[in-house]
Amino acid sequence: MTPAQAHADSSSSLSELVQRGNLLAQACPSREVLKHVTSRWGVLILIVLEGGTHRFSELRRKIGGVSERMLAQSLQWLEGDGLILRIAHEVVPPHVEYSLTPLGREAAEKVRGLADWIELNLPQITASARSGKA
Amino acid sequence: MTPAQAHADSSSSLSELVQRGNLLAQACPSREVLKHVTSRWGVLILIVLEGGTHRFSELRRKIGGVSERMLAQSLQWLEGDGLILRIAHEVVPPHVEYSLTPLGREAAEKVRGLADWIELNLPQITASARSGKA
DNA sequence: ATGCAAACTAACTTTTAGTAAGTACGCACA
DNA sequence: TGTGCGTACTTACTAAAAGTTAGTTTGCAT
Repeated sequence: MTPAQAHADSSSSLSELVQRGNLLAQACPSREVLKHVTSRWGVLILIVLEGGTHRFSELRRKIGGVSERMLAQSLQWLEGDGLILRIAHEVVPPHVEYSLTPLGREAAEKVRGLADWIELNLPQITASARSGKA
Repeated sequence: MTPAQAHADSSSSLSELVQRGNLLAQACPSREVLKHVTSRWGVLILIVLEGGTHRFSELRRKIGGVSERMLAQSLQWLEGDGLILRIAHEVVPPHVEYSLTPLGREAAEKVRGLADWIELNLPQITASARSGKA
């Protein structure tokens, strides 16, 4: 049983029930989603797709340093969570388009909020790091 | 040279300069900070510390599933980024207190915003996952 | 005819995360 | 006065994840 299924399962045990909606609990199914959304490439994918539909290779070129393997895997995670829509045109060479679902747009906003905050405050963060003072 | 130092270095190359403030660029120093803040345990640490100062073992007990090794490492990352303040009382047995800096409080807000969104929308997310539709 | 481009997947290597155990000392209990 | 627990770590080892390289199929441009 996947964590997602455990959450939706109506026959879950009391201990599972108690853990629900509580990220601090080890068994909380939200942790899986959090993992996908906050993954190194997941964050960047969401941010790029906020700017509109992209093809696989367009994402690859825009996101510096991502490998095809990790891009494909991250896209599959996010698609599985219902945050990304994948439309494949059955042609050769392949043509696949990725875009955000309404749910994905909401997630992307939150993630971009965090990313923007970091970029805005990087000077202060590095200043703390250099002074050795927290 | 660390990414953070590269950012602060006034003698950086043009290519480095162009990459600044751009998370999509492979060399962007923000990626390091993003990595720490969005790390599996970093997220949870920030959220717990928003509720007030905690000792090492208190964090360990509250955050289900974290090992001592990873907790210590994540705290060091966040401390290095100036988001967390560590105060050690030189006694035996050791007594160390962790709290958020003003910068850390801002980061924690953003992170919690994302976490709250996920917990709130988990039912819809799992519904998408089950229907197999994005 | 040669080579490139698309969107992947499979096999292999390297990096990172997780586990188990060790450390120094003090206190409570017996 | 000995046994064991609690504190905040670090170190050595193992498992899991990420990264790298190479292959796939077919059409189009050279």
